[in-house]
Amino acid sequence: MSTLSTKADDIARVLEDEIVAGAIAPGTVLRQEQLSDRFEVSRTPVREALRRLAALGLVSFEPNRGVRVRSISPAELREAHLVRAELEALATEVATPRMTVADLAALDAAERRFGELTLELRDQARRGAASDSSLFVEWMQANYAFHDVIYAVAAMPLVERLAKGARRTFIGDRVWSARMELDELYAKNDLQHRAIREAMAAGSAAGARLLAREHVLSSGRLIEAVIESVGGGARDPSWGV
Amino acid sequence: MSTLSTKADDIARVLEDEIVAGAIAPGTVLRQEQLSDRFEVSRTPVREALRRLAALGLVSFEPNRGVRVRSISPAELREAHLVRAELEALATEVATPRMTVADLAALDAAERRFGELTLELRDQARRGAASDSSLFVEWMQANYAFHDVIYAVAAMPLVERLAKGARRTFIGDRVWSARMELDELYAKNDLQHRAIREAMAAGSAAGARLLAREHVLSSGRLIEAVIESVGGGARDPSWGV
DNA sequence: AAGATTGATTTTGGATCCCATACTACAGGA
DNA sequence: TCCTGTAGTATGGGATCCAAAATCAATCTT
Repeated sequence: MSTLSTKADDIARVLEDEIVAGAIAPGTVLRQEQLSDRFEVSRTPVREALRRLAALGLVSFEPNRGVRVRSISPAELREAHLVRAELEALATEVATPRMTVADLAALDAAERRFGELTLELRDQARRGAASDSSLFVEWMQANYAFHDVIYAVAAMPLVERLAKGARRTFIGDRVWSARMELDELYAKNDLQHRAIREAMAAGSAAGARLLAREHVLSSGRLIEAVIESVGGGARDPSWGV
Repeated sequence: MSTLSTKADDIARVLEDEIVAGAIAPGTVLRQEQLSDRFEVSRTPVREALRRLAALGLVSFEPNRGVRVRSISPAELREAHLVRAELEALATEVATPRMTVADLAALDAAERRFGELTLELRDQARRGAASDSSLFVEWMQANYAFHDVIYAVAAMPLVERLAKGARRTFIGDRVWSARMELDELYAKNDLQHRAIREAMAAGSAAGARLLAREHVLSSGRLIEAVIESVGGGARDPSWGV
């Protein structure tokens, strides 16, 4: 059979997912040999995969020391949100005149799904159950699904790639479920999403653009606030570059 | 002595420069062995370097076939300019309240240098000399230098990285020197740069933002026009992904 | 003569090996 | 006791080696 993908690519994809999902904590040093016997390959493809992750900014090589999973400083997080706000604004503006009724329906569907998952998550929190990581991930993804519809309609692969790259928040699930008022967060998110949807439905590219921008910025501020309130506690020193 | 950088990184940097500068034509297949004896290393670091370039979107791996330097379709070029316009707008807005007199002077200096190089390039074209690639590259870089000042002041590494990544135009020097009215191009660029500078000097973040955005968009339209007029002639099929 | 087939050459992907560098632990001296 | 130097170990960077896939060429078939 013809190999459609290469080992290095497979490994890179897996590690990428695990890092953005937070399964591998920032600051962790990735040992090549350890990875190589986990994936049952030699160190060669592992290192190529790591190079890819490094280019994506997920890990950093420290020559002769090893590679660490990069953490993200408050400043970086802030900048990432500023960037994402601009990119989403652009995508939303471009997508607006291209939206079909099916697309608008998809936005609604994404929003409903997000609402359902929010309820589930809240119930879980009420029951005091240890937060289920997978449910949390699902919830995050549902939140993103709304924007994914817009990306798809905008048909701007570069924007999509960059924006999704700037999406990773590195926030553990515990942080959220412990501290946030889910209902409040959901309400705000939902209102903003609806406003964006209505603007798009009305064909107002400029309006949708502004709303999208403000939406991302405000969610960025929210995340900053959460991190701030949770406290830099156990925060990292400068694992930079 | 302690190696501050790794071979793979060095090679990646060199190749990256050559590709963005257009020294290596899009569509070219990069032979690993060829590169390895050019850089006098084994294929291992070469492949790691190529992985990095792939992650950056500069080349594409075709399993068991080789790596090609990616070409860029008109649509991609257009999208890249849209993205860059947003990012530069953001950087300019953020930089405006941080500009010192020294920074403003640096903008002027960059502009003057760009003017000088334009004259040189025009003279060269007048003399009918075969266009000197290095001079052209210098000219392009001088054009970018203006924006680099702004990036530096904005202190937004992510924006800088992404914007610079979206900069590559893949336009050979011949195309420009053969077809463009350098003076006209220069005049327009210069006027726009001055407008941006004045807006920043006046402390108008919003104004500078709009001007920066329009500047990038208009230069994007210009490049599209050049490519269009030069003709898709010798245009590439879809070397994509 | 055009197309299919098969064997040789190239080239990639991956594994293994070697050496340089950084970390650790311990010993000895101020 | 604390600092420092040194041997030993772990780990990363790079080179070399091997196997599988693809390309190319010559041959065979129709």
